[in-house]
Amino acid sequence: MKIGGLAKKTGCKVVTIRYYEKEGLLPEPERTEGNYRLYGKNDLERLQFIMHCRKHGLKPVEIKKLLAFKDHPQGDCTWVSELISAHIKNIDAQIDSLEHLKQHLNQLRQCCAGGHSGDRCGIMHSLNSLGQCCASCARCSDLSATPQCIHSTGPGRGGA
Amino acid sequence: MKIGGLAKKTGCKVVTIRYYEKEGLLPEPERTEGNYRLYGKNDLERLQFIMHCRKHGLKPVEIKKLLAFKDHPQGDCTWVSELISAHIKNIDAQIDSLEHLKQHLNQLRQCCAGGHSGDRCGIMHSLNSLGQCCASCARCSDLSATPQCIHSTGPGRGGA
DNA sequence: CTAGTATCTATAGTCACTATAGAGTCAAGA
DNA sequence: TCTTGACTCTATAGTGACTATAGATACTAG
Repeated sequence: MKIGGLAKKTGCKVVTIRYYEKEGLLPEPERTEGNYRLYGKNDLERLQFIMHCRKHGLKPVEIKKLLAFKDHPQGDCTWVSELISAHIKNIDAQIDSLEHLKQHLNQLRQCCAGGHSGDRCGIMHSLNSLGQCCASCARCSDLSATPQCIHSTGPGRGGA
Repeated sequence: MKIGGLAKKTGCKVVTIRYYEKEGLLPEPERTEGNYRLYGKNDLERLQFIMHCRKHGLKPVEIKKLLAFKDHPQGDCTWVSELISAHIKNIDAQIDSLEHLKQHLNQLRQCCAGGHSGDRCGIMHSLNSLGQCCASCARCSDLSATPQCIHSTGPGRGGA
């Protein structure tokens, strides 16, 4: 199976497959005489494992560790469930942070329903001064806190 | 006020201030004889506006529009509240996506409590096959769906 | 033989910064 | 005056997880 076939079977883009190879997640495959990559059942399964991990939000570096464990399954697997637990904690924190943000955005939206000029817009004023919306919130009044993880449109990098 | 003073007053890093200038969010300030940047009250306010927007998860390109509107507040501000509304929708989708992910991670965690070798670890098996954890979920069984927005540690880019 | 598709490598771009290198400026103390 | 150290300057590269592009080569169908 050539790279296009593997891409079609898994739904992973061709470039991404090559990227995973470069990053060491996928092994360097055999080549045809014309230097085309050749994949087999093992590669397919490995890529699916990787994609499944990615769907769970695991990062390539974590996936690498899991793959190494998969290749050499000696020793205790307790760290795996710990990894997942840590990950859940991380997600919880993200959700919490987004909920908080949403609350403030809702308050912000209520500052103006539109129909004014810029200097009479309650939202603009609120953005100016941290005024009605955030002054009472310790978490929000610290401007130096790092911003949220926001992407252009839709959730994640392109919608779920 | 030099750049360090502005940084201290706002909690924004010096490099970030220069970055905002390069991106056109902050105007090029006056300079001292020794070529140091000199800031005034206007710059302070503008930077605070920017930081407040960032805290609300607005992206530089959106902030640029808001700043332009702030500079020339003619016309109707309705688009501002629409921008915030769209943003809230976006956040909602992200939260939804993360909740979904969390649910699956919880299921995944239940596949193994540790204490096994790798080839007997339920989590590893589940990652292999989409097995018990995800097979019944249409949303999850599509491997090609784009992954979530996950950062290394803590929420956002470094904690809330 | 030709046209079109698939693949190859290498490199640069994305975003919102962050980090580094190497040089210049300035204020305070010896 | 000299030195020390803090601050600032510019320019460039790095981050993560890909994505996009350019230009070359390989294969397939007609």
